Amino acid sequence: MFCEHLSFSCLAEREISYFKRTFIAQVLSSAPVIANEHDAQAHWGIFIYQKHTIMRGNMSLSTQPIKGARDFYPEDMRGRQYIFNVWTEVCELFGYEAYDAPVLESTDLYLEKGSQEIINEQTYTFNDRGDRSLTIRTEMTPSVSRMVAARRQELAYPLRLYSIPQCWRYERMQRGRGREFFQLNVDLFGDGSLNAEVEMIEIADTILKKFGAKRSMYQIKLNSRKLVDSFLTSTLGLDKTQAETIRRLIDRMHKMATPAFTAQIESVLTPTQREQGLLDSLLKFLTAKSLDDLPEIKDAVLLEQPIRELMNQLDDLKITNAVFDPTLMRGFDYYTDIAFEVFDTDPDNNRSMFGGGRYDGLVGMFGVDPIPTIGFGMGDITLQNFLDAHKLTKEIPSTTELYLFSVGDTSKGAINAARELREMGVKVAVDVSDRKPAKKIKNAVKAGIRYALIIGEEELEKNLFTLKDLKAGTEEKHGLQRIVSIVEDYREN
RNA sequence: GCGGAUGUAGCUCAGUUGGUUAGAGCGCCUGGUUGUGGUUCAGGAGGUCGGGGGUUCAAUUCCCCUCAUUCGCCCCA
Repeated sequence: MFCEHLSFSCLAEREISYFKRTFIAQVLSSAPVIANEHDAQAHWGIFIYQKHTIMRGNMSLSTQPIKGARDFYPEDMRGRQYIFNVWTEVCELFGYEAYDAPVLESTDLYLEKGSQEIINEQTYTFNDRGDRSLTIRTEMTPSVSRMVAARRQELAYPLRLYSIPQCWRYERMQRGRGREFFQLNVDLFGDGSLNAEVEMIEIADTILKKFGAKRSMYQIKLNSRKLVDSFLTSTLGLDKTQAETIRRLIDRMHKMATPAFTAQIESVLTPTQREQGLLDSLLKFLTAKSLDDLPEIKDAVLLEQPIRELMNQLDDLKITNAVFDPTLMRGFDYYTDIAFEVFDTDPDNNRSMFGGGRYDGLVGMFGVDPIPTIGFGMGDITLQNFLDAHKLTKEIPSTTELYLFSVGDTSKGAINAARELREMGVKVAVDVSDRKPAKKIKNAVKAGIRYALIIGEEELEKNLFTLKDLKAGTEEKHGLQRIVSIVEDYREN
């Protein structure tokens, strides 16, 4: 039969459609036994199925990274590197030192402070070959607390640490949230004074400025966990469970309609408490735009003083976009006092970017004396969204500074010149293939390389090489020394 | 876990009231130019129209299921 004469390989892809008609016509005319259109179609189906099964066997492996994770090609890596560099630079400017910890931690470490639900549903957790339950880190704070607790006595305080760990969370995907991300973690151990708060916020602010952000682009919201807790329990007289429930409600307040919110609050209160008008007091507290708007609070002076002082100090630093917001909760259970969160003011990206706060109790969970601690974390994806929304991204050139290539039969000379340049510290990629010069220049441009150096016979003779500035489009002949200094000038800027 | 949207070339997308060999732009490759890129011209490669099933003489198109992607909700360390 017709199809027996055909091997799949002899069939050009683009001929399939044409071939289909011919195939069916052939089947119809040459095989009287199955001489109807329907059966011929069926034969075609089998034919195609076999072909595709073979194809699938060869190319079933997906080239996509796993869901929620990213590949970093060189152009992506440059952007990532730029962000990391700014983070590193600012942290080190404030005297913070880099550290790292394992990507895998004992699941217990996260169970201590997080809920079982988060572990079950939002982490990558598995048993290793020794049947230990391990979790891929979802954040750095537990790890760094563990490290500090382990050397509680010998570390020098105040201890300033930063790290840029890759973290994994098994999330439902949505804008600005993948399953894998990098997060700058800045932590200051052993300083219980307000100076620590100021320093944290100043670092965060400096980082954003370094990325070119203006103060109008973001807002820093501040709150005190102590103030809220004291208000709920001492002033309103709620019990622990009620306070906990209401705190969670406040956290979600802005996502709910006001009537729904008040109804839920009321359902938490006892009839007596409702009669006492606790709801009104609570609402007055939550809608306060500044400390002066707050209703009467027990020990108000003591509780409000740190926030006032912090606001004043930030004001002195010209950090004018900080505001007090009594509804700021930041879900964490481990925050103990001041918490802050930075919001993007762009209407298209109006969301929380990052935040942090004081968590004095965490180190103490390892059975050593607690250490006053404050820190914040900043994710690379949300930051990237912020930079995109405010058009703060820039084109980042390749780390390769010079694309050196031969023209004509000059490979040896070209390779030697490249070696010489490298000895003088220039980052050189060399191309001695026999592709056309136009092609080589195109490659250099595509790779984002600033300079091309052309080595032909004439150049080798005179020891003067053609240096092409691919960005400016200019071209000059120079000796190697001069070329090195030109590249160095470029590197400075 | 719930809801919406989208799956057609490497990318961004057209298209088909169901009917010859499924298109465009960009990108890629080759050549005009055996020493010069972002210009131009000519040519070329690249498609199981996400997958499976149904209706039909005929489905990329209509119906059902499924998978994937994505946005939102929940959650958010």
